[in-house]
Amino acid sequence: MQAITQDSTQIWAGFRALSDPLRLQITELLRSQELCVCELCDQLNVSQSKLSFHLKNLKEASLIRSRQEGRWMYYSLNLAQFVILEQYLTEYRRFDPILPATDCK
Amino acid sequence: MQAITQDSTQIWAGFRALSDPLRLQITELLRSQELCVCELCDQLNVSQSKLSFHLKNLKEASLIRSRQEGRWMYYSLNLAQFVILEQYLTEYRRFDPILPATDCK
DNA sequence: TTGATACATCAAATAAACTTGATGTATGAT
DNA sequence: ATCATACATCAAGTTTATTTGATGTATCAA
Repeated sequence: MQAITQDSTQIWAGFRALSDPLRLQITELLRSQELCVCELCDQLNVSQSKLSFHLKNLKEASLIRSRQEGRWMYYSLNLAQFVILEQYLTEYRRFDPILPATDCK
Repeated sequence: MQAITQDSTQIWAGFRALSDPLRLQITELLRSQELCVCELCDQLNVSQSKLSFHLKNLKEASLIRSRQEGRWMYYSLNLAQFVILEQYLTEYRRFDPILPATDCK
């Protein structure tokens, strides 16, 4: 069996961060550009504290970054982390699990 | 903004299924071959009902399939679903979010 | 037909994630 | 200095996920 070399926590934590519809909407909005919290609030029509919770969640998984400018906080994607998850999934394709099961006993 | 065409539920449900260390271990074991529940139990050293719970979870996300043979239940990956998630992530790379933020206000 | 094995499912308990409304902090405008 | 804005954080309540041990079901062997 070939080892998957990524730190496994990084992987499942990344997937966990992407496992929520609102957070997915956030990352989709950030695909095209950096946005500040108030703009995300507007576009997603959710409360500010709720949004803050989910942004923190994504940030802890390294999927987004933040940058402060005056009183605004701009969020953007951290593409590198998306690539790590993508590559983790790519590994699955390298095996063709056509091998028959070894007989169970 | 370009739409992401996948049914979004399928996506976040897939990520949710992969967002747990044990479930990730399961899929990693299944990468190389089909396995029955008892073998997974042995290799992962977890209780059978716990394993059953997590297998169900993965199956509901279409990430694995099952096949009965006598009293054994063999589980294997459903690669197609992995590819769907992988491609979803690939989309992120198509945007280079170098666009400056539109001024907030 | 009895008993053992392989597995699923269930109910109860626990733990983790999420939401809400309120409060705190920094910034910038007046 | 004072006030409003943009955001983070917190505590309490709610919802969802997970674990555990027990029970149920089908299959196979004797």
